Amino acid sequence: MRTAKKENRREQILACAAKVFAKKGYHATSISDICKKSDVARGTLYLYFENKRDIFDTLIKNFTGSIIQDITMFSKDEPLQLQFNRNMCKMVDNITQNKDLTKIIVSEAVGLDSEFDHQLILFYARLVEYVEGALTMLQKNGDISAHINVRLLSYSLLGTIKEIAYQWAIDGGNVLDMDPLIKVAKNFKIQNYIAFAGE
Amino acid sequence: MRTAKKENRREQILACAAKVFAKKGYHATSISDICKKSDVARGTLYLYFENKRDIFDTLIKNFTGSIIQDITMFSKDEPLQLQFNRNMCKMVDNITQNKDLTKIIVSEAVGLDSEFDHQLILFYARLVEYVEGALTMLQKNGDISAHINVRLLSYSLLGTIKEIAYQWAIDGGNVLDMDPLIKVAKNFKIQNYIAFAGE
Amino acid sequence: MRTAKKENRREQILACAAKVFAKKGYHATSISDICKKSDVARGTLYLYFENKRDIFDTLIKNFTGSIIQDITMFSKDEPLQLQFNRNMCKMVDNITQNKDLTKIIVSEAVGLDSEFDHQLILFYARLVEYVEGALTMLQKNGDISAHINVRLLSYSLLGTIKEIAYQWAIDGGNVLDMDPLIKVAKNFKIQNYIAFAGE
Amino acid sequence: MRTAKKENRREQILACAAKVFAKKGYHATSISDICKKSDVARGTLYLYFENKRDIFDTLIKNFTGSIIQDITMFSKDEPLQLQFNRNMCKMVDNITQNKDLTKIIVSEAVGLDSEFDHQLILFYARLVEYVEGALTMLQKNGDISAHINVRLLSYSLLGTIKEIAYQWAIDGGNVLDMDPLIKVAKNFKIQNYIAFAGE
DNA sequence: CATGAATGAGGTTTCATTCAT
DNA sequence: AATGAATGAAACCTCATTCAT
Repeated sequence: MRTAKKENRREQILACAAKVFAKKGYHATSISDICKKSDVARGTLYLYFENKRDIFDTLIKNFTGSIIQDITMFSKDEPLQLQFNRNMCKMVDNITQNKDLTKIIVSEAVGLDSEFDHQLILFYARLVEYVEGALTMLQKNGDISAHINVRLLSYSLLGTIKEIAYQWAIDGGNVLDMDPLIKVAKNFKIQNYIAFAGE
Repeated sequence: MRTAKKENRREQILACAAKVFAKKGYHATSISDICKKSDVARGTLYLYFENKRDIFDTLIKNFTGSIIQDITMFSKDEPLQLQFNRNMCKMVDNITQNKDLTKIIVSEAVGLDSEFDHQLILFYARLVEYVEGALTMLQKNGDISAHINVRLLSYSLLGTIKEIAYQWAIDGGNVLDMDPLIKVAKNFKIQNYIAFAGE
Repeated sequence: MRTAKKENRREQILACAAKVFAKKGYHATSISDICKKSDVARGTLYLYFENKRDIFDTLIKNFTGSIIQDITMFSKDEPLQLQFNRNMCKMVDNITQNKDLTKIIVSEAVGLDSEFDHQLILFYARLVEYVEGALTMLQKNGDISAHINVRLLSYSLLGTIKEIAYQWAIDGGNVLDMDPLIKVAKNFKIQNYIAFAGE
Repeated sequence: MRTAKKENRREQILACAAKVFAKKGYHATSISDICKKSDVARGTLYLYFENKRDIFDTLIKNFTGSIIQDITMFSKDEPLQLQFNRNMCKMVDNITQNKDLTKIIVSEAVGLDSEFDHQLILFYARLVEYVEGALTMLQKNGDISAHINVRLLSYSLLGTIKEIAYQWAIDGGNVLDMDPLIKVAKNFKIQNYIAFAGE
């Protein structure tokens, strides 16, 4: 494949690797698999990445990074609820537009202290931090009952999103579509979390 | 002496394997690791299990099996809500009493079509099925608004439990304790899902 | 080769490795080559040695170690010349009885600061140290002219032995035999170094 | 500009290669290393040399060739001793003025039948041949005792020179200087080889 | 029943060499 | 002439599994 343009190579390999990782999982994916899918020789791959781990890390870092970056911090000039919904929409957008990567991050939650966990744990920690911050503000305002355990509620919300994303990502036949989730994200009212599951 | 303990050997290996799998993850765990932890020779291990996968599968099957088995189907002789809460409590019990196994099932959610997914997917499918069944009944009774997407709500509930279990299982320092979750499970009102996060 | 006795395996591998290293040199020798020669599976070799380097190091360390150990330090109870000759004889013995290893240490004198040099340099340094010590004593006694540069003379002697050993070791057809050298070693008179080459 | 310097390119690469080979040894030196040092692209290098081996061979051939060429064959018009000393001086000159190349030829004495040995063995054989020729003449003249094993004496002399050159070449800190050797070479008396090490 | 030495398939990685630009 | 991205053969090493004792 001497014809492909240099600057594309890296992206090409990343895209193919994402597909293979999504399909087979990290461990079951061999460098050979990625090479075949990318139509690239083994040695070529090593020109762009240090090793298999590096490819995976790059994918994860790019994806989680862009999700985190799209989340805007709270400003006082706008209702909190509006900002929250906008951020949720962006995240749902990121997820729906990258099925492969979503599948990877919701499926490769390997054992703690193991290979990649650190990144993922950090990523989820940031999301929780964000949600918890928003909920705490609302609680201070009296919009959320003081009896609510804000930390647990944050986990609940994160778990909800992860689970739906997971079910969607592993759904080979596309039985589950993300439209309802998108609607929910738009109209989501924190104070009425139960409503989340409504249409 | 040794012969009388035959069945013990198997259990011993399983218990040790659970610990190692929980700590290192499936792939990073070698047969050697399990042998060392179990104080058993390599050949011996293969007298009790077909292969590494078999050990893992047995652990998962036992654990998910007992969780499923503890869930009693609905009878008409008792309020649905009561039955639901009892089942949730049993499940939370199972989880809190088996931290290693919990960690494994929430952490090894490898990619679809890969090695172990089938079991886990089936397990979660059954949980969803149960929850969805309950919610549907409630919806028919008019206890839940007809606008609610019951399937999404089920995923939300499952995701919530998984996430909290995950955070608890990977929490090395035991910062997070499960008591709030246990209380919630006992008093959980489906119709007021938001309350779940309260204390 | 499940029949070979455990304790022999290591020695068997070392002996075969010595032959292959002697024939092809370190770099041209692959683990495969050693396995074939030893009639041992690849994995088996790694039960006994960490890697190729470890095998080589072990060989060198054993051989140079035994040469050094056979050299007895000077005592005052015996004429220096006698002790010196005895040590030379032992060394020549060690060399002649281990053609493979001799070939390796005289042929693999790779570039400084590179992989194995340290050991070899240290080994030769010790030999020089020994010789220099003896010569210095003789010089103090007046047996060797004060004009002689003892350090250079030591190198000369070491170089002489190395070169003859080298020529013998690389001599496939055994044209050169070591008997003259053995005789020389026995009758060697330091003060009359020129005589060394006599019969 | 560039075209005029075509021949320079080759020399430039050779000089840089010598440095790298001397520092790292043949095997540890990669084509990349040589390219970096020479500030030349990989493909360019292959315009001037067939392969890595070719570069190395060229270096060795040039150096050993010039040493051999500088040795003048014996004429009857001049005392043998004088001619011998002049030749030794030339050789010592060649050595001292090319530390990199000297280091290479004394350090890369890889195993027989291996890659480059042939050249080196031939080179040393020629030196021995020359020395042996001279000694034999002297022996015929009665200048050297008939009891002397001329072949061994030749090896001894060659080994001496190689060893001193080796110690000098690998001596990073320049503790050992070649001046004594140069003096020795000038005043060297074969019949009094022992004196060689004097100052 | 129990052992653990031996196996070898299968993976990762390197690097001399080529060739389209 | 010069370039350097691409190649792929060949090496290393691991580890689940077997089997003679």
